[in-house]
Amino acid sequence: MKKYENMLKEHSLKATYQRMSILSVLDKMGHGCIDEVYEKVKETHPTISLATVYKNIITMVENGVITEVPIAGLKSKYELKKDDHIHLICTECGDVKDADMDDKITQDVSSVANNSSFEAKSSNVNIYGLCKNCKGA
Amino acid sequence: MKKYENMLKEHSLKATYQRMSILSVLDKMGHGCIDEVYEKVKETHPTISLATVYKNIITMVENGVITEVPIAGLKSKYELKKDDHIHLICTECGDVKDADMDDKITQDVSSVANNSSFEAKSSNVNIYGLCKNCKGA
DNA sequence: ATCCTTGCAAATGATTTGCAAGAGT
DNA sequence: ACTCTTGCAAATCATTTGCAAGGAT
Repeated sequence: MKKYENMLKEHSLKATYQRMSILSVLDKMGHGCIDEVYEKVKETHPTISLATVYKNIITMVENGVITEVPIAGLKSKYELKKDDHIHLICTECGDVKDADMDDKITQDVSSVANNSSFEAKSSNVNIYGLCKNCKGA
Repeated sequence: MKKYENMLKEHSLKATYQRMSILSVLDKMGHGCIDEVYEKVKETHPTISLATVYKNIITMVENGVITEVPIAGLKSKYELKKDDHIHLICTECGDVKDADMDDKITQDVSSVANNSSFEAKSSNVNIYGLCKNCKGA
């Protein structure tokens, strides 16, 4: 839990049990939408309210502790903030896996932005398709 | 309007005036969320209902006539279906511009998917930052 | 001690549904 | 003719808010 406490304090947020539980759940799940996080947190903290999950996820996104991952056709998922990377999103089961963004892509992306006089801050690459499991079925 | 009528018929959808108006509005706007489309369509078709816009956008996404563009922090926008490309999204004014996805990126993206035994169908690259206009302010 | 956060319940906002009348093929 | 679509109003679902009590620094 010390890990999550530090993440919060580094961003000048109070380290409440609720926030640390949300971070711990997201860390385990990888990616989760708001109700999934709420259900998981309730297992260890049954009195938490959905409104608290909403409020905290919003605050932690605003403060750069977690990141929103918007997905076509589904509710946004959230993940712990990390370097830009690629999301492999299964359109069958909704599972999301991370893949590293190699230097070539990073460079290409920034040159595309430069060519349009656009000042890039971050990027999000989503690939939609079928995951290993769902390909068979 | 013949253009939009064809787009619909090619996907076995009835060419109603409401659907063609939505397509025409999206074509002009480039990208629009549901209420923006609703407000624009009302200018030429004042009796259209919001529910109709919802229902049609959903049907046309399901049938591949238009595409959902999910955006962090904002409601999804929609655009006419076209080849995979890059979205430059201004976090200040919300404006979305398209940029071509060059062959390098396309190849890199597909090799990332292959390395993870993932069967890619489509991809979505969003770059967040400041557009030409908002950079100054 | 102070300010921020929590949980609750109520309020708002967004999206979906059921249905009778009308439009498209 | 037949089937799908429309517009309306109501229903549902998602998200936000106000506030008194409790927690973090």
